[in-house]
Amino acid sequence: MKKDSTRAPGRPRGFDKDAAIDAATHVFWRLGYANASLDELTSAMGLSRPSLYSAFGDKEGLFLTCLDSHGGAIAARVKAAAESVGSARDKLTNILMSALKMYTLPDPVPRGCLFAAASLSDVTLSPQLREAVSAQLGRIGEETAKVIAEDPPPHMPAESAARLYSSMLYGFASRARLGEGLEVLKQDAEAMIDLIYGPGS
Amino acid sequence: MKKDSTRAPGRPRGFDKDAAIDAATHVFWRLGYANASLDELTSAMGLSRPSLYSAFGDKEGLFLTCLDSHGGAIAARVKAAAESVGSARDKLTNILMSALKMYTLPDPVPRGCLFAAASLSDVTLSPQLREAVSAQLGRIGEETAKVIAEDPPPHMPAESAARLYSSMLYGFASRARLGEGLEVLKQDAEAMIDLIYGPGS
DNA sequence: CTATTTTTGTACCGATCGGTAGGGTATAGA
DNA sequence: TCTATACCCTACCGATCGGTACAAAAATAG
Repeated sequence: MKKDSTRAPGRPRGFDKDAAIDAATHVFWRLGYANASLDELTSAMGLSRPSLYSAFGDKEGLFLTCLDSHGGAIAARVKAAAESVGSARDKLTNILMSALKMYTLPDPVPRGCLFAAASLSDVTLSPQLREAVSAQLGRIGEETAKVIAEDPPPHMPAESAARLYSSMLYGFASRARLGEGLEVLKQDAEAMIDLIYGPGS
Repeated sequence: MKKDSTRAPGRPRGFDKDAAIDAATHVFWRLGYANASLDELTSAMGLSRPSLYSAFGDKEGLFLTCLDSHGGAIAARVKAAAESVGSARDKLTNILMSALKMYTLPDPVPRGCLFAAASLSDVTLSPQLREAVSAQLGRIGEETAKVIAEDPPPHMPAESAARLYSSMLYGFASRARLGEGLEVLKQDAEAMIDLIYGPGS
């Protein structure tokens, strides 16, 4: 991508692209891909349909952009937690709690996980979509797998633990979406950490 | 419900209602609620739109009927496993493997779990829908909770184990939908049983 | 047979969907 | 100021959506 530097021939864009992506991400997150209409999207993003088309090419293109942005943000958060000080167990707990908070944000209803929702419903619409969702999930999974691998749990291979951990996150996201409260989810998350690493402090 | 016995005033119905429900369930399962169009549904069910409307009242009514039918079938399967002979651990393993097989049926793509998909996406469309999905999941969860409660795992309360078990099923369903193979899921399922009940045979 | 009741098939409704054409508007360079 | 370029707004397109009106068809009751 070329840097703008001083060049900007033509009328400048009247909206912030990253902010628009964030707004669109929240709409997709709340409604899912298929149920998010262009009217709802443009209204939330603060731009008109042709502007959206010109900037992102397509509804699916916009969604792919959002998936990449959201996946990048989450992967960065996980990576930051991975590089902090503390035991692997503490890091995993931090990541888990951070995820649970995200799942249970009222907006106005708990939102669960964007990727989990997309993977379960909209993925049948296009192979490209499925690949994109898988790629983002893999990206996040790799970061958590690294954390687990640096201090493998006692009773099982690190890869199994990482997959179980990811599976559990899907489950928590689903339950959050159905209205399960943050407190119960936290208890269950701690119980799972105890299972993997043995009874803790 | 009154038995027909010899009475049937008017033209008789030209399709089998239960078979139609099954066919509709498979369409919803594959495409999700929102993405299942009436054309696709009527085509799979082998009846016309007015017949569908007359028999089920509504697209949402049809979906609710399918949810109830599917939930009943699964709950019955779980209950049968629960009443069979063997340890609680063996029963849980059987239930898990049966679920995994269902999640990975090619039809033509892995289907995951109808309730998990509905809970993550279509649930925002109507409060009634969310309640129905929650009710069916609760119904199934109760049966598995009974199995766990009859032989509580060593390291945690039975309720926590039951919730973790359910959460894990969501995760497996999601991963199956994304294309994860049955073998890997089976390994992970056994690893989870080992975690809950301790290393097994 | 006729009358009545229920289902079925065709053809259609208004609403909404994603996507776009065309003209007006704001900036940069000359 | 004049031209070129890129963006924004209004209004619209065809397609598809869920849902229905209406009449022909198929059964029972008399």
